[in-house]
Amino acid sequence: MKPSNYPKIFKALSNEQRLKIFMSIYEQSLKSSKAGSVFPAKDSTCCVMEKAFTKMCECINLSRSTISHHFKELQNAGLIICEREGQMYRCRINEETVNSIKEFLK
Amino acid sequence: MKPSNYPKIFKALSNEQRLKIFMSIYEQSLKSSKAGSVFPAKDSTCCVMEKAFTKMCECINLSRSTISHHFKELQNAGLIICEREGQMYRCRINEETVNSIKEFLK
DNA sequence: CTGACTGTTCGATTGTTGTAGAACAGTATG
DNA sequence: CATACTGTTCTACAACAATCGAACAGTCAG
Repeated sequence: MKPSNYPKIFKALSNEQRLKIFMSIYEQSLKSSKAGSVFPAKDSTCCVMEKAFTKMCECINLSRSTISHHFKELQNAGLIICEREGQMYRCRINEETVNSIKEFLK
Repeated sequence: MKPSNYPKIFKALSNEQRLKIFMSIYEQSLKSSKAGSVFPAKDSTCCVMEKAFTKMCECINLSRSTISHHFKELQNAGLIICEREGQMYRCRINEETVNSIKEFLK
């Protein structure tokens, strides 16, 4: 990871809502080591992660378009990797970037 | 450290220039464990840290007022602690905040 | 094929940030 | 006490970010 990427990463995490979204995905990805199961069955335990965009709106109180925007920012910073497959929205943490955060100040 | 402080911390580090300033102070404070010696003698090795505000301008090419502003932001985020004592500008890392950064994603 | 859902893109609006310069206040030094 | 430095504060402005609603395109159940 180039040091020049840190500002970009921190900028992505500097917005409260975006940090919430990221943390949801991060925590979910800790629970399920299997990649791609971040938005899994309908009866998951996590308030945010059990629902995709539209339902996430109810939780963090933002419009769908805003949430879409935040997801794009997170992807842009290399923090998450998302892909749509039909109606399924697959989304996972980018381990490489997470590791470089852990390396920061080490 | 309350989780609510993370956005603030990351925002402070999301600006490239501000991150440079912070890293200079951080690295300097690793070298000299003695607090308060961040801007020490005139012949220190570190380009940025051997000089205070005005000379720092030459290194990172910003005006004094802008650098002052960035220092304030860093202080505001709890990342550094600064105090003036006559013409001496003492500045050190806030260990507590640094630790909470290290705790992030742990 | 229609209707009801996805998430996305666009445009507008409002708020925030990064920056410089001028005017300032404190402090050494001659 | 001038003058030449500190860093600070204020003001202004351009650039950027967060947000929404509307219009959109893909998908799937009936």
